[in-house]
Amino acid sequence: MLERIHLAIIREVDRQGSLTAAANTLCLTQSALSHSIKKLEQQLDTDIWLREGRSLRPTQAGQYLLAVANRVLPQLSLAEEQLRQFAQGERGTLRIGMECHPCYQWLLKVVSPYLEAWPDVDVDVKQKFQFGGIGALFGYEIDMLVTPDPLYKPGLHFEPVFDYEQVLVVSRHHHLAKQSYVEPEQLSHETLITYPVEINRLDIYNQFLQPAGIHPKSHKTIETTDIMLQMVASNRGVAALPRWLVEKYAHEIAIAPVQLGQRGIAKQIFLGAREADVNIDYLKAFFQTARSAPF
Amino acid sequence: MLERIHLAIIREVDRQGSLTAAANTLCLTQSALSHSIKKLEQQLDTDIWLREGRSLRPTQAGQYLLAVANRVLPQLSLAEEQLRQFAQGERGTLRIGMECHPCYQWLLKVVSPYLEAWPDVDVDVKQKFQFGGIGALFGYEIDMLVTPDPLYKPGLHFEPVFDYEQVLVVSRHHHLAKQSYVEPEQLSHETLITYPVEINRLDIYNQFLQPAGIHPKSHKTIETTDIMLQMVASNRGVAALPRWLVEKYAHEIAIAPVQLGQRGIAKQIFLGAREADVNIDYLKAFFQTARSAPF
DNA sequence: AACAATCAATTAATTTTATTCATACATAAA
DNA sequence: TTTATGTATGAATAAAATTAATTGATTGTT
Repeated sequence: MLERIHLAIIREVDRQGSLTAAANTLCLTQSALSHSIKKLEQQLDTDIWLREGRSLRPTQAGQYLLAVANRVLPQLSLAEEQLRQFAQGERGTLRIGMECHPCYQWLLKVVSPYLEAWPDVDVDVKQKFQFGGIGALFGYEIDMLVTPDPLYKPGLHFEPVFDYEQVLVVSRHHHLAKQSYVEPEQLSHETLITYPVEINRLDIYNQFLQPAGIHPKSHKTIETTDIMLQMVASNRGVAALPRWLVEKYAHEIAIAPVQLGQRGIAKQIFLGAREADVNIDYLKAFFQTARSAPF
Repeated sequence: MLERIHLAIIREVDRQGSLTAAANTLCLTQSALSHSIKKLEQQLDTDIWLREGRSLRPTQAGQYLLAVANRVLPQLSLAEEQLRQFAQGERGTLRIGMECHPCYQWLLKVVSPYLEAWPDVDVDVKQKFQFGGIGALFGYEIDMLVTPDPLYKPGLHFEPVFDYEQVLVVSRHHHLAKQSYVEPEQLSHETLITYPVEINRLDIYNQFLQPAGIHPKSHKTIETTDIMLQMVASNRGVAALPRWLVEKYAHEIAIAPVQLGQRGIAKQIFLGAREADVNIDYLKAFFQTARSAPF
């Protein structure tokens, strides 16, 4: 039978490079691991490593088991962690994933009243997922997803929690700053500064520039909002961000929001979770807190 | 440590209703299970069942562990099965999921040349998923999904494999049978027969009737294609199906296809898989076989 | 109310399994 | 060569899981 220890050994040998090193981190002897795996190999009737000299190279079966280990072991650790929290009377950890940069600013405002209302629930925020936010939900990496891009599929529950307007941000001294709105053409001589994501995922691109067939003069990417806004303020380029975010910073930094197009660009942020979980009280409460967030 | 046996016991007690019965199916004694779980409870410092008289009712922790068991145990069994197949020189089993009724007819035509080309790969077709096709892909229930409804998300790879036209099917003696196409209004006095799925997922509804604000006189659902066509032939109603499917049956059953609207309804079937898997040779080959299918 | 049947818990004995120790063997580097 | 470092193996040992036998509790039946 394939046991947890086998997966642990396989994962650790992959990480450490040798049985001996793996044995140390697992607090066992090299001999113990060798015996364990040998027995498993006999049961499965297939080798897990090719023994080349004194190094171990995983066979096809070994590679497959490594993938299984990397997938399954975290699920078991998570289960133990959850149970530990149950035992201590805590409610658990709400693991929130985020797929968009402005979501982070919004989330901060929601998390703080939530933590007050639910003192025995911890909140953990993750931003990188191997298989994207949806995959992270399905794979139990996270329990909740904040995204501009919902997915109405069986097994998942999404609801909009926050409407905002995406606007152009320019320096307060920029010639566009006084206009009530900009047309796509007016950006063809501007430098566009965005977060480092696929260009197709940027609203200003696929909802504004792309339909008009316009390209900005150049395109720079910057990780952090603060630096991005500093760049905009010093007239190195223009950016597209939520209006509320721009207004929040406008006191400190010399920037101004400008509506994108005659109608503006309306956006929504959605909160999603596994359908099976939406009745867990502390999760349900997060939806409520999110809906009644102060915006 | 939470071990496989613990999860197996918890799942089996849930299924069988008692420790004694679970012990039998697990080929152990009731005492063994009792000891195992008791030890686990001590380690986790939480009860798994409430002992009420002589019956066991899962606690919150128990319910949580049951969910973990139902999720994790199949992954381990699958891994063992895969390894067994590796060991025997077989390539494995390609587990294909399907989300649409006409896909099945199409799939049959693809599977047969594939099985010939890959004699050491088995194909298994599943049609019901707890969390939908996407969830089944992410949850390793299936390796490949046939769907009219692709999802371009990180972690998944989709490609179109088959274009077809969705047409109205009527009895050969029906007054619409001679028309070159039908307008939505002409269906307002017809009985519409469909597969038993959500009405919003039906193309004839959301792409044809809905936009025109038309409702059919009545709506019946039928599971099987053959019976559905028999019903249509005997003038009990009209249906919407792929043109190629209608033409295939038209020799045996007195039915006729009619184009939906002036432009017709164009449809595509997509094949999807986990990105991590698309380089597995026998999986890649299925994509190729599918693309070059005889349509 | 008494009785049999059913089920889980417990203790002690036993069996099985995992682990270590000591050592052999193989390889790469000095 | 020699040395250092790695894995494999057999026998001994420690640890663990499992069983057998029994108790106590509960449920259903007569």
